[in-house]
Amino acid sequence: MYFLKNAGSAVSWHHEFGGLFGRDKIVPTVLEAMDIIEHLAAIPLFSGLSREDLDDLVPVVQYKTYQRGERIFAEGDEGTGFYVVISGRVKVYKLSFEGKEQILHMFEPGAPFGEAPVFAGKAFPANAEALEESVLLYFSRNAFIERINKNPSLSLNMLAILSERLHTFTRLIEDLSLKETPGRLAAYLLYLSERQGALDNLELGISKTQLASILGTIPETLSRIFSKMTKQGLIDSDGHGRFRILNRLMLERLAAGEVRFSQSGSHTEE
Amino acid sequence: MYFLKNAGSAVSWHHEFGGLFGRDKIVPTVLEAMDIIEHLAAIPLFSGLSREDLDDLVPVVQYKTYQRGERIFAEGDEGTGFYVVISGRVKVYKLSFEGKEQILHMFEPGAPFGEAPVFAGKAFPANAEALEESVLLYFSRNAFIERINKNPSLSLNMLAILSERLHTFTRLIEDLSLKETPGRLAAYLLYLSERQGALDNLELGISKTQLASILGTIPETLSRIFSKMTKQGLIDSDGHGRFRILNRLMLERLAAGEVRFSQSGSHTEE
DNA sequence: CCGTTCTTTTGACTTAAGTCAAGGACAAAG
DNA sequence: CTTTGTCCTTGACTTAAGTCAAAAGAACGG
Repeated sequence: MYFLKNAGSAVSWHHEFGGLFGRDKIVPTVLEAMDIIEHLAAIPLFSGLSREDLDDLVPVVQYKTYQRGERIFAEGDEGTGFYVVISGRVKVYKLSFEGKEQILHMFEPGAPFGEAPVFAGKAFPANAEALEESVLLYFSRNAFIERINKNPSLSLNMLAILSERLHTFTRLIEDLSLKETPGRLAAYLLYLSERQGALDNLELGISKTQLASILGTIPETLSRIFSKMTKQGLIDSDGHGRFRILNRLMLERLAAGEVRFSQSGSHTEE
Repeated sequence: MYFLKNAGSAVSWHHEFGGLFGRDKIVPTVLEAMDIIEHLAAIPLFSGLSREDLDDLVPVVQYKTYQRGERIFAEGDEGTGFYVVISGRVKVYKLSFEGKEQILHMFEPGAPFGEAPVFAGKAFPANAEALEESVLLYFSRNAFIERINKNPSLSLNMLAILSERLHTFTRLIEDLSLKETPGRLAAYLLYLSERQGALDNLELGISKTQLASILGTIPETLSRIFSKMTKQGLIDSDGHGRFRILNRLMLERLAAGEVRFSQSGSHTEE
């Protein structure tokens, strides 16, 4: 589903960065260069690149670190480069005039973001903010385009990533336009359970407020739907962000829009 | 805005194709090859390519013609290639379980569509249908990827197009999630008036039913909003798809979400 | 010209979801 | 242990927008 961008790499991402490189350090030391290469090699965007190709990228990247809640870029900022998450988590979102937030994407280690303006030559169309302390790699526009010119496999990787993202946006549009909120929540829960592999157990990993913003609704509405799903025996919660799917079939029918929530359910009415 | 994809080319696209090439013709004759090249040269995706590069593309393309209402591909079909509109018009859309339609994009001559599955290696995530008799150029996946490998400028063009499309999807998501229907209509009208250049006069060019599907609503709702806008003196209509903007400022404020429709307007109440 | 069909409009009604307000749970900070 | 702030929940209410039904217009083919 569209909700999270996971690198899917088994490589241990969570090194300690403490103090090794400061924010916006430009000239890498030899030690850092080795570190950078290790990071680059584990980024799907660079899969299939030779060791020399990676070496070639080292001088054009910078580490940047952001605190929880710190903004990375704002809508309208000029897109002079893009980022890859090394550690931490980043949300990309839009705000309405009244302040309602719609999360477009959450990015986890290994995932690039902010690339579109690099190729379209436009400003960032949305805002980005670190959800926790995060280390990012920054690639400046011009240097990266140069590398793409020389490396077809790099451009094909990038095309694949943008295509994949278009696909997730398509699903988000479909959900917002054609499904009701309970269906979107059901889809999200099923997606999480699949992604986490742990059969019918799953963990949100984010606050319900954030989840509401991902699903295109507000916390109050989400809360009501959660309690209704629980009452109807579709899911069960430990009260700490962990859930168990009790009626997968019904969740799937909800997610597909086959059933309306008000009518559906195992009628535990009294 | 996100609504229409226009090539922006001044080249006369509307040749007569009558009988010259049948559907799915594969081996081009010399005459057709010249014709193909002429078409290719006017497609933004191929801008900046040398004459030889274009020649090189000729053997991998096919013309296909579709009647009004004919389906080009369906959600779930394998994406073995992509299309470029030569003449006519194509909509790409999603359907809900109950049959409600959301148009993701309308494509006009010069615009490519269906490319994402080519690079992501997935099935088409939506349906495509010709809105009128249309001639398309079909590029098969493998042959095109080969060309990309050899031609960085081609891949950069494609990256720009995908990035641009991501941008339009971002706006669509924003609109669906953060704006109300009157705001979306206002934005669409402003977009049309800008695109058509004719100051405050504009022409829909599509049925209101289609427009409803673009805006993520249904014809009844759209109709009510149109009549309300007219009553409030924001717009004026000739009843045949042509409109005049009477209060641009208010439309802009509606589109930005600064004002709610129910409260706004030049209070022509009685 | 007439009947069929599609599009658009309008009215009466229902419903999903947002707003506003209050209170409870929980965690971090003093 | 109390205070403070954030997150979550719940209730009462409002509102935007969808449903259903009917009818008027416009478009099309014979």
